[in-house]
Amino acid sequence: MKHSEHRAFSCNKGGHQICIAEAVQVAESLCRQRKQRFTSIRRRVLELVWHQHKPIGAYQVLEALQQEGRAAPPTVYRALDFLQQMGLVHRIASLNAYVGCAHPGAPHDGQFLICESCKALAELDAAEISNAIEQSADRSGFKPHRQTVEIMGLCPRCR
Amino acid sequence: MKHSEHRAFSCNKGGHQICIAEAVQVAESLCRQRKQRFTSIRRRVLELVWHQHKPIGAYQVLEALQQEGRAAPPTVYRALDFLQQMGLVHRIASLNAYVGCAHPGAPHDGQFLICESCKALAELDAAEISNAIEQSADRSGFKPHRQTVEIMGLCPRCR
DNA sequence: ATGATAATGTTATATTATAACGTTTCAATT
DNA sequence: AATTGAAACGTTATAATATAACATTATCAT
Ligand SMILES: [Zn+2]
Ligand SMILES: [Zn+2]
Ligand SMILES: [Zn+2]
Ligand SMILES: [Zn+2]
Repeated sequence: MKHSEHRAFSCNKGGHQICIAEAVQVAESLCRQRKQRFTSIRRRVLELVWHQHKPIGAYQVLEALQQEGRAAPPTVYRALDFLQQMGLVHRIASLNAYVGCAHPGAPHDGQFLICESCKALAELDAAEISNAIEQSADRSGFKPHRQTVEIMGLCPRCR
Repeated sequence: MKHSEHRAFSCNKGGHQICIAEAVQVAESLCRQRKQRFTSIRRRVLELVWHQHKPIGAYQVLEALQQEGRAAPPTVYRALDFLQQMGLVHRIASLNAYVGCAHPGAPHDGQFLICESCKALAELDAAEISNAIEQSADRSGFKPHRQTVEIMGLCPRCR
């Protein structure tokens, strides 16, 4: 089991640098496979997104970049868009924020548990939920294509 | 069965004024029960939200209000906030837009099917989905409190 | 009528995101 | 190595969504 395949909410005690390193490695590998350029900006944005197991806002990323040189919003949004398209980052619609994908490789939507107290986030890919959605949608004659599932509540540490 | 208790996506063929009228009646009744003021602005915003079975943006509501007199963003956002708190309107996070609640009475989160083609929206309150979420969350030691479930896809008419 | 509370008006500003266009970088081909 | 076409990036401006702060008005309970 790779470090990045940890269970939800299990990486809150530090030693987190390895998450970042792994995310970057996986990203490099995937981009090479798909003949996409993993530029230094894209790498840096991915690192910043992974810097915490919490969603981060685009303008927080921007601030961090600006510590290291000039940067403007499009720089950040372009990198985030790229990383999303590569399935390396998810956007959390209910927070207008971004988080590293816990299961990169194949693009997917995922489901997110977000702690209202400490803001920690865990990504699920629960077939149980997707199936329930699929079946309920079917019953309405609706053909699902993309799902946004964001659950606010209390994480194990805060409940 | 009241008109507002129609099945998902079944009210697309006009005769929709009755939805608005019913939504207003229910709102009046609920506000009276709860000793909240159903002011003319709140009523007008609710009507505008119900004017289509599609999510509407806050600034679209604002434009409509401005046809009828002066209005500024806070007016709209206050009314929308009130209507949300009363469980009469839902905010669709993935669209930054608002839609009338199909099952007003008790506050709830609901689940939304949104057509990517015609933008029609249907609200579900599927225990099947909520249960799947509840169980998956439990397995992570997470205590769910509020859910955002927004499914993009194709409605029966567009698929 | 009086005072307290809630709602609204008004102005300004914060926050999130994209448009438009010129320049640079990079890799493939010659 | 030079050419060149596409992709990425820099830069400026602006769009779109949402809230802060404070003055004014309406409503309700006494
Ligand atoms: Zn993921
Ligand atoms: Zn927590
Ligand atoms: Zn509802
Ligand atoms: Zn449709």
